[in-house]
Amino acid sequence: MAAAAGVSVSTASLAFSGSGPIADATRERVLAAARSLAYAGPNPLGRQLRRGRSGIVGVIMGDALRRAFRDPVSSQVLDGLAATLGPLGLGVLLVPGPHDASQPAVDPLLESAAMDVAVQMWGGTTDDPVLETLRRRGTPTVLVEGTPQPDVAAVGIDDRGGMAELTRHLLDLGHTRIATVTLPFDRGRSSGPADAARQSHLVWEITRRRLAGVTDAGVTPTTVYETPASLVENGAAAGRALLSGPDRPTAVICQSDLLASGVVLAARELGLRVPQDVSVAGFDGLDLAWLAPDVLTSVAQPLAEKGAAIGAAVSALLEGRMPEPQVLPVALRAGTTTGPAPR
Amino acid sequence: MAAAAGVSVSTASLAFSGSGPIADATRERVLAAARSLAYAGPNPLGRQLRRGRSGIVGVIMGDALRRAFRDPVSSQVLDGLAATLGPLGLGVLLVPGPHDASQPAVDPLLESAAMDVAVQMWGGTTDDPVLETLRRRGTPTVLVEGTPQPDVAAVGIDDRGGMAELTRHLLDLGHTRIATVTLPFDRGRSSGPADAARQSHLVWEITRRRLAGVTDAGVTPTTVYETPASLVENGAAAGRALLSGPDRPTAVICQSDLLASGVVLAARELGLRVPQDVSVAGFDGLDLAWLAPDVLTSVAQPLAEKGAAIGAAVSALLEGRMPEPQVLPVALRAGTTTGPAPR
DNA sequence: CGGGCTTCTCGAATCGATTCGATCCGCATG
DNA sequence: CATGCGGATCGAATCGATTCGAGAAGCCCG
Repeated sequence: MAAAAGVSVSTASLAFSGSGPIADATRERVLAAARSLAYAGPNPLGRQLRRGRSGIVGVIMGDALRRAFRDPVSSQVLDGLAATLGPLGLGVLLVPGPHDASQPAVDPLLESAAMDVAVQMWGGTTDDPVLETLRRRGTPTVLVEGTPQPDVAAVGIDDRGGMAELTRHLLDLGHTRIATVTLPFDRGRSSGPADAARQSHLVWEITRRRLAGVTDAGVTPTTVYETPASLVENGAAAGRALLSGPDRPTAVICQSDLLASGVVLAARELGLRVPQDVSVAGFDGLDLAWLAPDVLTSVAQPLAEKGAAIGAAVSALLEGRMPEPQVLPVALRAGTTTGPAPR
Repeated sequence: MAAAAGVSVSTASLAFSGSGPIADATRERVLAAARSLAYAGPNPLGRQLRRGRSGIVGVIMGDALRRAFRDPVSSQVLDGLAATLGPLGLGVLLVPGPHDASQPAVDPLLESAAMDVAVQMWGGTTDDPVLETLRRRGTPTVLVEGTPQPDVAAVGIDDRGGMAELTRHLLDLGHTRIATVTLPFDRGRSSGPADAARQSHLVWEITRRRLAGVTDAGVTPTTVYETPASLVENGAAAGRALLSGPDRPTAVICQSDLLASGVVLAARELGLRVPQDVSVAGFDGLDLAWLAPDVLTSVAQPLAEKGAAIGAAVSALLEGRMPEPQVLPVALRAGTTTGPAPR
């Protein structure tokens, strides 16, 4: 300890912390000594142990990091979160979520890393091994877009309501044959049309809710097409399958904008005009410049606010309070990719 | 401490660490007691203090997180890095880089967070305030794509050579009027054509090197167009400016694929055919499905390997070794967006 | 039956900062 | 001159795990 330098032990602490009664002259002396000894300031580890706080918020991505980051939704929420946490002196530790089914279900970091609070970015069913682990470790947790649970703080959006509104928008346009392209059902990540049996095994809450929104509006999709991830290429694959078969739907509702843009690309590829031949709608309200000249019809969710809401939940948990579940509003945003149903 | 439960103090440690001489019966007894007391295992903070290691690698994004994540290059490198670090028991702590010029140059986390090693993902000139801070704190650092410095480990790619090769490819196709769209020059983030005076103030190494590659091939760009960030919309803006003026270039070399795809979109928008009317080339070798049917001509860099190389450098630093500077190879990948110069 | 050896368990020190209470000093007041 | 008071500084305990060396118990063999 650099205290040997100037004079004392605990006084040095006062000198650095700034608070507490200390003569200016003494502080100066201590700081000068620290400089000359190339002492870089208090060791964070000591402080953390004493305080019982690490200042770290573990963010468990719902997926391999690579895929998670390719999803602008995660990225923008994460950015909003980091912006809220920064001023609180909290840092974001990335914890990989469930990998491929071959890997262990829980990343070793989740078992051993120091974190004051955890944020689970996706999924999170009741018996989720991730939540299981966090519960065992006693780490307060914020669950984003997951299955509501008593001991876990929740932040989400009104995706069910938004999806219903979007569906009614298409009904108003006269569409009757409506297909839907969904997010993954579970960690298994299969893809293709999902029959009733498969649909009854739908595990991930977010997928289920968005699907329920379509049903709420009174629509039974001609096809429920499951994808292994929310990426443009998965949407394109789904689009090719849906739009090249017989009984082509007149509208395709996608559970994310990336999937929807993939469907638009597939339609272009097949020589179909959007929206004259087929309407396509997404979810998230991303600003996809490269889809020009099309502007996706979508349900916009407030991404930065979502990050901020998560941040607020985190700080509530740090103060020992369990925050109220947050459900942020969404807004239908009509673009150029939906239009009247072809006759 | 849960040691009061079963029997002893230090024995409990042995029971959990698994190593060391301990009777199976005793271990069982301790673990059982831990379970019944809902003790969640050793507190990481204590372990970290004792070990003098936090197990945390701070990754300083060269930009606001939002922008950083919208860049697939950063994301994929980060993913490769996390994959390498995971098995070593190391976690990635996100540290926001320089924000807008209005914000403080250095994030508070950089000053106070516990990290064993830091990775600076971008930029990093000699007098970079980030490196300055890390140096003062004595944190070993890996600099990615930055200005070489004696006390900092370096990982980079041969972007200068790759750019030269790409430029020669265009020369072989008969192009003479070649413009170039660059990454930002500095934190200032201005945009527009950069004259000689402006070019002499180019601060960021990566931009400088890629520009130098063009010159190496013997080409003086008709215009050097500076952008504020490597995003599609910035490329589109640059493309509109370059392609709608008089003396339109016959080829545009972009310092990133996202910029290049923006230029392609701008060309489409202006009714120009790619590559018949104008050739466009990028850098990074991303897989941009949504640009279909075009496939971008680009210089591919090994993103996952780059992440792995950074991980290797990190673990070398943790062992007290200063790793050799790594320069990963790149490869020209011809797509459909470049072709013979129009006559 | 005792010496020597192995195997396990325990105490105590250590990592580094924070914090509470105690002490000490100088100055002012009765 | 003595007492009181306030401000500054210091000691010691504490956070929780790890680790080394010492000691104790049990066992084998002479």
